[in-house]
Amino acid sequence: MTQQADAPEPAEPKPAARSGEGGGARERIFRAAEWLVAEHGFDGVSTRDIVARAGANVAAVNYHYGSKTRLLLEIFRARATELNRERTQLLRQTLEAEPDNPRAILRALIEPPTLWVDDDRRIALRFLNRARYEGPLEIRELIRTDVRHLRRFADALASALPELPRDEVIWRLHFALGVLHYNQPTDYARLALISDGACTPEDREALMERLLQFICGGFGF
Amino acid sequence: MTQQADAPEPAEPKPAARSGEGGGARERIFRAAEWLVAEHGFDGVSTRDIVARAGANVAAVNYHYGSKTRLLLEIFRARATELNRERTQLLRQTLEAEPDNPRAILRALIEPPTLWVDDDRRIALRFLNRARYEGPLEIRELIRTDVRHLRRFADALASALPELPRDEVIWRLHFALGVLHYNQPTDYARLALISDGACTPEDREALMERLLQFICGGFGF
DNA sequence: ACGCTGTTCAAACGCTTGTTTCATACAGTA
DNA sequence: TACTGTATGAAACAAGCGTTTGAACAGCGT
Repeated sequence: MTQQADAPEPAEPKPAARSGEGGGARERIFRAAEWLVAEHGFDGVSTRDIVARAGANVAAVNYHYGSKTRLLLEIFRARATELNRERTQLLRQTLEAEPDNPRAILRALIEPPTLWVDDDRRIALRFLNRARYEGPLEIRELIRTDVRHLRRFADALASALPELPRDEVIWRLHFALGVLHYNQPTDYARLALISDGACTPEDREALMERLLQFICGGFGF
Repeated sequence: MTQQADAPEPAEPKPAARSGEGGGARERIFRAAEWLVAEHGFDGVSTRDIVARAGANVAAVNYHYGSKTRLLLEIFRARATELNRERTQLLRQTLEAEPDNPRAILRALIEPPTLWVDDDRRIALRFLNRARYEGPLEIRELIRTDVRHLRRFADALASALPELPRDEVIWRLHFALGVLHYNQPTDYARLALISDGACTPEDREALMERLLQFICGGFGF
């Protein structure tokens, strides 16, 4: 009736689910979409795939989220915020304890995503990593322009490395992110192939140390 | 008539083009597809986009290449072969001149793709980089399994760094590729944003030195 | 002139996509 | 008990996709 060119925006999510499945349809769709995209990629998942896994109707995605893209954007925002909060918190702790230790600063950058691989946020991380390359324009634009969070690390590193020009710090931070992001989605089958099985998926703590050592070396300490 | 479930495979490409456009339709399609994919990504380019840019008919892609995927695969193969040949040649020269200089070996890995950005192979490089993440399954599988070329670099590095265990060499080579691949598709707008304009797209030689320095540092020398 | 061969073309095929429609079922409240 | 806003369902929508068809065309050797 009332032309709903705007967002549907149901006032409240939902008091309780109808069946014992696991949350309301809105939340089930959220999780189904996140899982499917993490598994099959942004371009390998259709609206119908999502609702099938969520046990919902095709119309549910547009009813609850307005569009498929907005659903994906909401997932991205939620997970990215979560990751950034963890990093920022770790960075703050680091700066209080030892503000001039660049290694500790870099560790705050690397640790959260590396350790997420082990727990139930493995899916969330995979989603985030895919978003960088495959995600819809709205998401990629968000990644490109929202750099507040990286700036914090750049600032911390610059003041811990006063002898290094700031642009040099940022170049190396950029390189460090390369190592990190390239390493994230790795399935390690290729690494094992090159190394004849010598490089196998190891303990995440060990991997993080390895990463950190390489990056610190790149920074020059 | 003769059921053509197999490839059409026209015996010879074509003696001459029909108009003064620039090569036969087959070649025009090749270049149009490469350019479009480099520009808009694998999932942002349709068969109709390709033939429109090539000045050909919709059926031409399937006539000349069998399918859209085979066209993309042929482009990938051609460009990847070209890149690998250049790297291998450079590596051979290096190993003859100074076989125990790991920096020179890494340079042979980094230099070709970094310098391609400047000349007309910029498009080819962009295509290759996209293929790694967005390409059809056939291409990504090829990237994953064909590691002969990386093995050569692993071998060279291992023998130049005898004190380093081979699996450690491969881990660091893996990290180095991360820096390289992450850096390739960068449009530098984001870097400029973080650095308030301090980090701008610079001379490619200078960028390569910067890359090389970071990677050598990561390796520990 | 003929047929043969490689190429182009407009049109259509079958399928999937994201989205919409409208009727219905369900709460909670008056 | 009726009313109201929320949620779900089956069905259909228009548009785009990769691919196929069958006819027309050019150039060529015989």
